Amino acid sequence: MPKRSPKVAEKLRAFEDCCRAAGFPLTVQRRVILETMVSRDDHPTAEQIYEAVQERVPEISRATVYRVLESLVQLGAIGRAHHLGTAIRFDSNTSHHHHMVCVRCNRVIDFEDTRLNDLPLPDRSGTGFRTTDYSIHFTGLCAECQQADDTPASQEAAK
Amino acid sequence: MPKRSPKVAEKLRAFEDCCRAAGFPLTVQRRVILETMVSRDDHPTAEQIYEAVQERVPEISRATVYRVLESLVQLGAIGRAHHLGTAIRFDSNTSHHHHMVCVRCNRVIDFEDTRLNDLPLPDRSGTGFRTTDYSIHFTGLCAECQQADDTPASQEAAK
DNA sequence: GTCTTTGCAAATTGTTTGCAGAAAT
DNA sequence: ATTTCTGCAAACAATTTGCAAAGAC
Repeated sequence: MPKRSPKVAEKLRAFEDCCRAAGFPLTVQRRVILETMVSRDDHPTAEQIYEAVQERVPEISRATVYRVLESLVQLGAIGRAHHLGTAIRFDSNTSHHHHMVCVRCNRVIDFEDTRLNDLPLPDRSGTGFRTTDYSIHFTGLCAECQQADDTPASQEAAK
Repeated sequence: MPKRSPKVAEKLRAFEDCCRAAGFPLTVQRRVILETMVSRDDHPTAEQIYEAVQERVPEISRATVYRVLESLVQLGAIGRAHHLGTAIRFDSNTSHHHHMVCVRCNRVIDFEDTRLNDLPLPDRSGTGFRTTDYSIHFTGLCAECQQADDTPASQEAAK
């Protein structure tokens, strides 16, 4: 029986409300996976969550972990560390620039703005991390995906 | 025979110098893959490069595409759109924050700084992209990986 | 001639799906 | 009772590796 920090307990309670509001049945798998996620801040992979959760729910399957993590993202209870899809994306632009990332179609568009050139970097003394560069991911919807949202057909599908 | 823009031609020439300097044999596969990368700005996957390159080098194999793309990254001729590794990483922190990403071990550490809270967003009128949020990836080396660089063993390996 | 790269095929790793039984409301 | 979820197994997708032959220098 893991000791829950007040913060974790609060997140879990909020999640239960959220599930009820969305009509999602509350399963032990969902609870345990969310609790595992919320009690760590190391941006784990699905496999890492699977391993951690197995200690408390040994019969759980990988498929469930993948499905639950996805539903937690849908519910807004957790996020993804990036939105570029499952394949590595290469970039021919080697100069300092940023990206607009469509969260629907994973399209990536280069973006540059000199006002973004001298942001304050993380202080190395805190974490020991030595920053050499940075790149901003602006997330949102590309023109095409916005248009798709506005067509009657998808209004139908989205209702 | 595709027409090369002056910019592409220049990149190719610089790449040849770079290969010679690094002692990398110049193969047609490397040339064609780099030229394909440099002539597009859509952040393609290895598979997309494979398909594109096949039109000019039909016998090419996927493994070569993967290997060449990797070596182009090593040489600095291209980059990756992110540095989080091949598996999806989930994030329990749902508030506005940023990430320090170690390019060696893919560790991700949360970072927050109120000075980064109101950056200028991409202008929607230009590309039609509607930005809803953003997150900065600070890339560099975490404390542990810096230390690994400083040990005699790796000095040896890196010479 | 020597050393690295390439192509092929097979192995890994990461993710998704179909379906019958189990659990939640 | 109804609806959604879970576990299993198999499919699929993305990436990596071993090895013999081919190519670059």
